[in-house]
Amino acid sequence: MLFPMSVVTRIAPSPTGDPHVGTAYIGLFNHTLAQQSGGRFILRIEDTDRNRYVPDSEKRIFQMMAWLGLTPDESPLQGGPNGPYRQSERFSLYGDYARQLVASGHAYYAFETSDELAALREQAQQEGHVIAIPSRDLDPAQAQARVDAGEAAVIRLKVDRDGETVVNDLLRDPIHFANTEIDDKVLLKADGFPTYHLANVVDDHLMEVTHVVRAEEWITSTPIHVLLYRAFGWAEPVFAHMPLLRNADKSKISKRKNPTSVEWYQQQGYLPEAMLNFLATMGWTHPEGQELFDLAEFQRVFRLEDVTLGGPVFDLAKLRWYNGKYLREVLSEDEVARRLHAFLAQNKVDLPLDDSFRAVTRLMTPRIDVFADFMDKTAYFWSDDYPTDEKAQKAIDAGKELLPDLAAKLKNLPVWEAASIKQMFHDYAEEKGLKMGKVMPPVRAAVAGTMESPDLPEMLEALGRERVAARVEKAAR
RNA sequence: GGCCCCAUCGUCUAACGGUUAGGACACUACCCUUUCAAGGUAGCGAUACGGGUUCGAAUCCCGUUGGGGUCACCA
Repeated sequence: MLFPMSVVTRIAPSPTGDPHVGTAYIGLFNHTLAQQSGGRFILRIEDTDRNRYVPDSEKRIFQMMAWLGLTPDESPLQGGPNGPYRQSERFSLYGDYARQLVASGHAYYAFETSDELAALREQAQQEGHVIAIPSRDLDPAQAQARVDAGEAAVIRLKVDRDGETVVNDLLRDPIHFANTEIDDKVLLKADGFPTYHLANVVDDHLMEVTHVVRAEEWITSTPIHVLLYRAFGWAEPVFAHMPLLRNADKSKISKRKNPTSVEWYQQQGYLPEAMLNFLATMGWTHPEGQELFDLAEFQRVFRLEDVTLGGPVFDLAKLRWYNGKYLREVLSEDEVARRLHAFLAQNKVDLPLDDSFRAVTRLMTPRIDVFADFMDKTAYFWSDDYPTDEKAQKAIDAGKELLPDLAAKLKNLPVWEAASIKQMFHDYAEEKGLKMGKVMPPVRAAVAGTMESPDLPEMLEALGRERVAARVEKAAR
């Protein structure tokens, strides 16, 4: 299936908190779909709930998208022909559309208070049907008069009391909803702000969105949207509801059970490429079984209809593996060093981006999955003040009598390179009739304070002759 | 609870009526080896259950069970 016309997609996050990994997930597919057809990918901010509004949230959503390389074609930042892209700035639009529906008989003014609604809801619950709003049966002219007189009112969608509404979802069979199961949703709140349902449909239409690709949690409100499109006389877009990312217990992914803020992943030193690659495999697999692929490749082969519908568990272990793979096999050594350096700088670790840093990075890359692991495992490279753990101390004690010899030989080695250092160890082991497993450990323990460290000759080369000699001599005492 | 969606190894998934049900992560073992990793090899491990349809079902249909979502003047 290819979309012949150009596809216009969007994500519509609410600025209510941390930039969510689910937004990134949905963003990936929307961005890709638009790119594939040479269409447009819109980022619209749905900030109609003033109570939940978090001021810097919007900025952080932009940053997340930029970090991932999912830059929108139109957004509050970029602007575009269909702006403004913040619903709060489109405020005046929605009232007119809502009133248009009242005029055409598709919606009505409702005056119930929240207490009354609570009682009605409880009653409806007990009687086993959807809430019925008394205002629905008010005479339109009288209702209008009350509104004109200044009485507080909301505008509700007037849903037919019989028949059914069918939602066509690209990924599923048609979904049938009996209209009796759909309640008369509020479209315009008493404060004049639109609810999600109204604003979303109006904006998607005005912005010429052709494909609504969003999370599965929206399925049950889609019949309302379909009804709205019909009431306005607008063509409905293609709907595709993606599976919801899950916690290990299969519930909808949540802050309490998983890191859901993309900023957390940035702070841990995950690579955006790895994150994207991992996210792409949530509900989709590369047709050739390829595990590693970049955004361009994803765009080349992705087909919406191949998305699977089981709720994918967000497995941090697998994400870590992807990240390690990118570090080891995708990015160049130089690139890894540069990114690691930038990461450390952001964390107030000031190291020069020099050959020594690059050498340590090269040695450590196979030993870390994410950048956050780096400093913990490399303390002995940056300071002489590093801890010596129990195992290392035992190794030092066991080989103490060899250390003076070794210190001298290291000091006097003509060439300070891994190869010659290695040769020296070989020669010395042979001379003493010892195994390498006997001569190397005390030195390793002395210079690193831990047995968990890189190849010894290479590590010594990276450390430099002076530090090595000093540390070995110190341990020999 | 009503409505809706979903269902292959622990996890992500492949299979588009015919395969010893494949791969990846994780786990285990072995190899490599100066430690730890990385890498290599192997192992463990699944079609939720019950009925149909069919020569033949993981695949199609029905039911059951299980999981999830949703029932706001939040999105």
